[in-house]
Amino acid sequence: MARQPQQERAKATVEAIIGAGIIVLARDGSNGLTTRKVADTAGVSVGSLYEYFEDKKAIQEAIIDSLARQISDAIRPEIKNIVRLPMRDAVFNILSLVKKLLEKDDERVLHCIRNSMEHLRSYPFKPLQKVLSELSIQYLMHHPEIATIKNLPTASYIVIHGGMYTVIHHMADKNPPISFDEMAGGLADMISAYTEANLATNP
Amino acid sequence: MARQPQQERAKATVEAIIGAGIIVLARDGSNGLTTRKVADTAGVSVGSLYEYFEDKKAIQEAIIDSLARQISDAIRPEIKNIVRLPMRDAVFNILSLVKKLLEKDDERVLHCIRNSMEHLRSYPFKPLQKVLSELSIQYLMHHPEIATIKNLPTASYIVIHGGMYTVIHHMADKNPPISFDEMAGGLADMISAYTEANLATNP
DNA sequence: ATGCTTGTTCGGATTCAATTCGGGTTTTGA
DNA sequence: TCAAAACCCGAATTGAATCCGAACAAGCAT
Repeated sequence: MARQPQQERAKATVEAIIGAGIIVLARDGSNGLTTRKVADTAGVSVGSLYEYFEDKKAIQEAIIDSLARQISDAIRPEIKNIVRLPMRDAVFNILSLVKKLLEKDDERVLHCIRNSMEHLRSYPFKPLQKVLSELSIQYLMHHPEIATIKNLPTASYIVIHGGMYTVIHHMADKNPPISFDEMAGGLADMISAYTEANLATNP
Repeated sequence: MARQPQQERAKATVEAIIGAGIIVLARDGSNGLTTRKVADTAGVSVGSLYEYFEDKKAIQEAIIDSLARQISDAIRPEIKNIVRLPMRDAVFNILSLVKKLLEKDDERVLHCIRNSMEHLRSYPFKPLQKVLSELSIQYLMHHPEIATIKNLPTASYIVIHGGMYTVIHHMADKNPPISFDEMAGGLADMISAYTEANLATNP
């Protein structure tokens, strides 16, 4: 019944399971992600998986959550630099940062995301959304003039979701019609164009 | 080995399978989409599924393809009206049209899309992309000035993907923080702001 | 330390869905 | 008319997810 790990040993087991899941997912794809392989790779028995995870889907979600957390933890310390930049540069920088993160570790994270695109159910990137919200707030404090934009909540909804999906879709695409930098630049242009258009109307 | 249906009877069988798939997917979700249920609902035997489909994934893809085709077939006749509109209205209208389509038939299409988010992310959604391309070309012919926009391919990539996924994500969200019309309006504003910003630099 | 309780792990047994296969039925076309 | 091709069936196979009860380890009181 998906208990919570209490002893150190058990916490290590959970870590091992998630770590093994990342390895298997990156290597064998989401169809190759079987309970047996995860258990073997983690050095535990299949039954142990079910001590801490309701079912396989829960394991997949924990894997994605772990990856998203890795990314957001890496973004957070950069917030204080990004908020100083003009909008266009801020967007571009953040996207470059994400790209760099996805590519390190032998592109393991990128592979995981590519491989699990299809089988992800709920919105997998809560931690990422969280850090982006934090960033938005910080940015707003450094650039109070953008608070005058009409429908700021709507705009940020679109920017965050549309932007995130565009990036994810682009990274998942084995041979995309445009380069990453083109896409990042385009997104940055579009967002800053909207921002400035809506500031301009301010008397 | 996934033969092609040749006789009328067989074509009807394939239709029945896809139709049943849509019903089951809308009702039971993508986890509830089993070969047995589809076969029963279609009134054929499980073995028959494999006459025309390589495996279950092929059936899922056929279902999505059928849905995408329904939507794109409904959009196509509207193209000639939409191309006359200014950018902002064009985007908003198209989104309203999509919304209307998703909601009819007891929201069956919407349910299917919600239930198969994961496949939608990976599936190219070809028919829809095709009709959007047609629309873009027609629109360009009616508004030749927008051909001067820098990086038109990049811009359309972002608009199509970012827009499509934002809409899908919004529809899939059981209680979204902003209304559909707010989202549609915001997207329309953003796209037209970008368009105009990049036209303005034209001497 | 010793026995007791609870957390943890194991791996075979069970369940369940996808896929296959051999054989029957209908349609085609020569 | 009669083979051959197309079509359809559903029980049997297969393999992965999940469950379960016994064995093992850790914490804790006496």
